[in-house]
Amino acid sequence: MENFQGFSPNSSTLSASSLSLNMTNSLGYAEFQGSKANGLLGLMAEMEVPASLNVHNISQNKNFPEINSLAGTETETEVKLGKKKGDKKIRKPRYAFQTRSQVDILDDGYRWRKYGQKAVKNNKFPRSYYRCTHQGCNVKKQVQRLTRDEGIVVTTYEGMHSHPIQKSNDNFEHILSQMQIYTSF
DNA sequence: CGCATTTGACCCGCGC
DNA sequence: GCGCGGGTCAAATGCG
Repeated sequence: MENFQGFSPNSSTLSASSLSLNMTNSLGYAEFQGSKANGLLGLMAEMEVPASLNVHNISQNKNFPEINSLAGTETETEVKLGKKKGDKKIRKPRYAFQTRSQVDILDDGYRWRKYGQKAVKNNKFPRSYYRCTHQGCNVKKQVQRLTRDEGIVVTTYEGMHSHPIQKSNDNFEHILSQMQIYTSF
């Protein structure tokens, strides 16, 4: 399953923090559509905003309404049966980017444990839910493939890692993909 | 044997 | 209130 073509930054040491530098929610999404980079087709960030309006906006402007279903999230990992209520509507920042890849397993150097998989409406492909296995690290991510373009994989990160990557980074393609990304900007 | 994945059940928010 | 869609849990299973 290691069919790497010229373009398939199947991995990328993109940590969420690197994306969050100067990304605001009101970013020009049209730009992303127009400029199709090598591997990264688009990405978007979501900050602590009332998600409903924001998402609506996206779905109107975007050419990919499928991504709309990625909206709305919980906050902390306090996921225990019915608790945690007095909080505001603060949503955790989420960062989604689409990648053109044949495989869904985009290894970004962290260790993930799959904890769920659900079918998505209007989508033939299921969505997979992963959680970072590092203790105390509650970073989650979900991977979804578009029906419209099965060559595109949407990865949504939630939270930020507060620990170093624990994988042997000696993968050559890994380094290559980084070079591609930095070159394209 | 320890850890990751699978998979159905459960839970919750929301719209009708 | 109920049904639906989406997110998570957890027991069983698989794998190195």
